[in-house]
Amino acid sequence: MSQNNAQLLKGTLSVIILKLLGERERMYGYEITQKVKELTAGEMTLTEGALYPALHKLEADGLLTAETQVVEGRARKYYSLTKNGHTEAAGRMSELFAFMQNLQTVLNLKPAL
Amino acid sequence: MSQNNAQLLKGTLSVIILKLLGERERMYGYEITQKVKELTAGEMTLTEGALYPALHKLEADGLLTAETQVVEGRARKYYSLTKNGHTEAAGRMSELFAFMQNLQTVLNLKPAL
DNA sequence: ATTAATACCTAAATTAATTAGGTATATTGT
DNA sequence: ACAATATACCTAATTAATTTAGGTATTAAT
Repeated sequence: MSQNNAQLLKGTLSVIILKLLGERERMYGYEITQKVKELTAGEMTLTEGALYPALHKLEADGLLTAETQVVEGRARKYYSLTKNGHTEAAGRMSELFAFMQNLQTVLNLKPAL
Repeated sequence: MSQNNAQLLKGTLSVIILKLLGERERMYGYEITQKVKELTAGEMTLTEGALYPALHKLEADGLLTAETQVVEGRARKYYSLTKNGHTEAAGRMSELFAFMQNLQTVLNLKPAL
């Protein structure tokens, strides 16, 4: 995803998708890549080869629903969180937060609890 | 590694090893697993199937040196950072820090830069 | 006309980590 | 004495996420 931090992002992609969608009505894939790029001033880049399969998996798992719509001659596939998706988004965010706290402790970036 | 956050840890294992060794003269594998468990009150657990191959790779990459020593009848393999290891440890920590900053921004955990 | 941007997609290969073993010694409990 | 737990190392097969490297198609810009 990003240039060198590539593998740090492993495991965070689905959380990013769920969280971004949790804050908006709906988004389409390409929009997600642009939003992440914009928010990080180009430092974090989602690859399409990772993003689209991840979206399809979240949809298959019942966390997202999709509807295709043609805008300005191009087909966009809009995704939204399902009810389960909202629940799961919150749960995944808590887990990620707890993980980051632990990581910061181990890496001595903040005092031990 | 941890129970559910398992895949969040992907990509962070080698940074954890380098950072822990950067703060100490030397450590052996089992000691690293115990130190991480201790620091996180058991919330983060390194599996041996991930740890030992990671140590071997870091050694093969010239970032660690190892020497085996028998203590209380058991063989311990102590690892230390090489000069390159110290440099790399610092670089990887910067990358991880930058990544975590970006992740926090994307996940709306802190105001955008 | 060509290139860049928008917008979707997939299949093969890579890679990290899990799972599930294995060996061996020391300590603790029964 | 025996079993279980803790210490301490290891690896091979499998799984799963991502990269790499394509593909299609439309619109906008040069």
